[in-house]
This record gives sequence, C-alpha cells and structure tokens, in this order.
Amino acid sequence: MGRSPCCDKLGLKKGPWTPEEDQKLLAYIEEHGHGSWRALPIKAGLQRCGKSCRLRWTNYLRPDIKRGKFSLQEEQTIIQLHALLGNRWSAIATHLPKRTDNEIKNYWNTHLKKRLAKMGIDPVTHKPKNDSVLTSTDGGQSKNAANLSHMAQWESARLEAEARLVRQSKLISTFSNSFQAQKPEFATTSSTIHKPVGPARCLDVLKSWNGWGDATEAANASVSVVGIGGDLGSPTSTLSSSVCDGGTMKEDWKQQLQVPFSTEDLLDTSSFQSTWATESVTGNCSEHVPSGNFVEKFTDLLLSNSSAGRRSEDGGESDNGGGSDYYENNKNYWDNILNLVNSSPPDSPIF
DNA sequence: AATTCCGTCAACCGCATTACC
DNA sequence: GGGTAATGCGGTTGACGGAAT
Repeated sequence: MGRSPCCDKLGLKKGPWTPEEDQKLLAYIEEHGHGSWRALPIKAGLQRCGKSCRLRWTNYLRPDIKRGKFSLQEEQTIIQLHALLGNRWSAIATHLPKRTDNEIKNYWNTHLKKRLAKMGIDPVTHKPKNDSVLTSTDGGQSKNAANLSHMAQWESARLEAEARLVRQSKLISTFSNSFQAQKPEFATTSSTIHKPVGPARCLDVLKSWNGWGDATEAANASVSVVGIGGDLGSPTSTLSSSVCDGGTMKEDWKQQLQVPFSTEDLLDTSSFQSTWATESVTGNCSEHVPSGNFVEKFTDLLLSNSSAGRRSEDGGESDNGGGSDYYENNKNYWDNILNLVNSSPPDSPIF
C-alpha cells in the first residue's frame, strides 16, 4: 500500500500557514477548484504537500466554515451524536453544518469530554462512571445498562448498513434517472425503488424506547419501525419483531427501505452478532428491552447535568429535576437525536 | 516583570479505505 | 486479483496566548 511521501523527504514547508500561502491557495482553488491535491501545490506555487493544502482548505479556508464559540445546541448535538457514533468525527460533523471534524474533535477533547468527566459520566461510554448509582435502586439495572450498550451497538451497526444502502441507492438512482430519461414508462417502478431512501428514518427503535410508558407515542414509533409492514400495536412487539428475531427484523427493513440488500449488509460485524448471541436473543426478548427507568437516569445524567453546568456557568441555579422534569429531559434527549436524524443532510454518510 | 503552568487549536502523522491501472 | 496512488480519517503534537505564581 503506497503512502504519500513525507513532506520532509521532499523538502517541503511545514508548520503554520502564512497569510501569503493562504492567499495563494485560496486564489488557486477559487479559480480552478482543488482537483488533485497532490498536483495542487506545484500549480498554485506553494512549497507544501498536497495533504497540508487539503487540510488547510477543509479546516480553515473553506468559505462555508463557521468559526467561534459553539452554541448550546451544537454542544448537545455533539454529545448526543458522540453517544451514538463514538469518535466518528466526520460523521458527527455532517450534522453540524459549517463545523469541521477537526474543530469538533478539538472541542470535544478540550471542553465536552472534561465536562462530562466532571459530572461523573464516562465520556467514552456516556454512562455514569459509578454504576452503583444505578444498581443500588434495582439489582437488574446493570443488566439494563448492558442492554443499552448492546442496543447502541446494534443501532450503530444498523446505521452503517443504512449508510451502505444510501450509497447503493444513489447508484441505483443515478442509473434509473438516466434510464427514465430514455424509458419514461418505467418511471413509477423506479421511483418506488428509491423513494424510501431519502432522509433515512433511523433510530426508530430509540424513538420507541423514548415512548416507553407513553402508549400513543410508542404506537407511533412502532408504525415507524415496522414501516410498511403494519402496526403491531405495542412498543414491545415492535422491538420484539424487529430486533429480537433476526429474520423478521431484516425483512422489516427490507420492506421499509425497499432496496435489495443482503443479510451480510446488515449483520456483517461478527462481534456484534456474538454480542447478541450470548445474550439469549432467541429467548425472552423482553430481556433486551431497556427499562424506561434506566434510560431516564442515563439521559438525565447526560443532559440535565450538562445544562445545569451551563446554567451554573451563567450564574443560574442548577435544576436536578423532580419527576416531570426528569421525564421531560429524557424525552427531549431522544427527541433531539431524532430531530437531528430527520433533519440530516441528504448526503450524510450515516443518516 | 519574569517565569511557569495550562488550555486551546492548527497542523502533522500514519493507518485505513477507495480508486485506478 | 494485485499493486500503487490518492484521499479520508482519527489520534497526537507543539506553538501560542493568557492566567497564575
């Protein structure tokens, strides 16, 4: 595998960019586009390697970059997406228009990570560091914590599968569009094929969790999960059919997405499969249903404390919340994620 | 005023992935 | 199918500026 020669070997300049260099790069790209990054420095008259030019452009010079302080909304978005996606900065960046992955990564490492740690939340797992907080009230909570983790893994794998489908559907779309131009009589069929792909309706499972205890919302979520497959009537059955039974689950997705894809597309992560296999997936599915109680605590810790921290920074009083606030924060957390997903850019690699 | 410490962030490094021959 | 080049990505580094001593 060939790697680009190091800048040192070519005697190219390293380190901070000067305004003159910025100007040269900017002027060249504005006139010609970047084209091949490797060839760009020579053409633009820069003593830099292509990689350095690309980084300078994508992280600093690009005109659609927003600089300055992150808003509370942006912070929440980053935390929520990090809980879901981990250190996949580029994926997170697609949901924060005008912010670069580098900027988000830096902000996470210098601000958010520390803030979560301060609140006693593990910034890697997004779980309270001291699980006894959870287990003290209910012996089964740690199991639920594990379940949540597994669900997150599962969702993550699903997102990756969907990302592949989006790419695949783009190809199909490109093909069918050109085909339609020649054969308009096939328009209906082909539009049916790629219609469901658009802004993917992800995290419906999470939505159904969120609606736990809220029959109406849960029922809506179940419709969403099952999609064209029908209404199962209860959130439990939604999860049971679409998550616990591998075969049924995949069929549901096939129906919902209406794009041909293989089992391997969905479950090609062996570790993920084994995770589920070892947790008696084939047995009582309700074991994998995270209790609303746990999710409440988890999300409350995550966001209430975060906003409390922000409030206290602003001089306000922190509100650790009683019952209704507790529930509201939990609801808001997942709602925010769902909003993010639903408003995702169509070219997002993840959603 | 000088020095040290610490937080921030632009830039680099090197591995992974994709594209191309 | 294999090798190479190009690009993407995430982790890490180091320069810089401000606060603390």
